[in-house]
Amino acid sequence: MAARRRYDELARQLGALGAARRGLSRVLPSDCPPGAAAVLTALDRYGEMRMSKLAELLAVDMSVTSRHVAYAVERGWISRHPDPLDGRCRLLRLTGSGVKLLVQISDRHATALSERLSGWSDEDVGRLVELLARLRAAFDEPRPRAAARPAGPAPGSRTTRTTRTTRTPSRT
Amino acid sequence: MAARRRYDELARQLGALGAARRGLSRVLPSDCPPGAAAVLTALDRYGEMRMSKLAELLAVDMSVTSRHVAYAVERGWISRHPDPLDGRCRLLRLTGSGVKLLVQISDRHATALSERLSGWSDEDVGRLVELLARLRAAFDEPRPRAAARPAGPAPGSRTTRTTRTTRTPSRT
DNA sequence: TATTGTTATACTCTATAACTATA
DNA sequence: TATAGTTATAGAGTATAACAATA
Repeated sequence: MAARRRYDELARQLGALGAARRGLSRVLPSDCPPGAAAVLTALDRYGEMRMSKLAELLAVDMSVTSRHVAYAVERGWISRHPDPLDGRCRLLRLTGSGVKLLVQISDRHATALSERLSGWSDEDVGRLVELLARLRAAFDEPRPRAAARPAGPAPGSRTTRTTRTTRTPSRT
Repeated sequence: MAARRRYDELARQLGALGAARRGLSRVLPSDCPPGAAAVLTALDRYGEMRMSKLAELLAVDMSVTSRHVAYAVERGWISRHPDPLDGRCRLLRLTGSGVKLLVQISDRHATALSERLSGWSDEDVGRLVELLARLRAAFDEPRPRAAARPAGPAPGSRTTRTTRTTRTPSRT
């Protein structure tokens, strides 16, 4: 548990992080927006997967993922295959062209970051990466919901909108 | 200087940070978008200032700042005053209403973060804040431009677009 | 009837460029 | 002529909702 002041600072720093993110986006190939790059990176790291899984990894709604994927498919960076186990699903796979693009992206990221973080030690970067990963994980989980019943939630109590990012709940 | 692999990871974590940022945005009052909140926070922290200074602090183009500010002025959260030293400038100041809103924002941020980061020590949060601040600073400075002449740049050599974020260079 | 994925629409943030008013 | 700030326009990311195909 941290002090109130710390949380304020963290919120501020997170909000102000846009500049760094944009700075990094600027080094991407001009036909590869950050969203597409994220798709490629996830497929490279975790291998072939379905749309729903990808949306979960990227922590954005599936409709968003669908658009990024469609874009990458148009460019020939990834391919879509029917899932033999379920006709509704599509399996996504990096193409050779996609792998080549990823190498280029990695090069540019490394160049940009090594310029920007020239004064940082390897340990500094490592610590930041680790903390960011933990932060991300903390926000990936469904809202913790300030405990009340230590046991599971009362069966059927869905008062709190458990923001699921893979699918927008339709209120039909 | 960190390893190539580290930079890849950092780039990935930064890209994936959107979810955490959105998560935090969601707790803001519904009529206060993140951009407006950033304006209020900066004014609270650094006091009365001009548009140009604010744009620099937020690290976004002044046109963007202008819109956020206009929105906050409409809501009565900040006020604009003529600068006695320069008739072109406008001094921005938090209003009482703005201060009250900031308290509310701070409350909600602290609540959300303490829920999410319940397992974190105060030191963990502190280290993350510190590293994020350093990261931000690294991207605030104009591009370092992989050294060539150790002395200053040749007078008149403006080949590299020194991405200034306060003002978009018009190519008239 | 429920689920996977797509598409249409709208909102927010952002940069670019043109415009004004002061200097 | 140059600078501070505004506004109009366009591009990217995202969520919501409605829809198609399959289970």
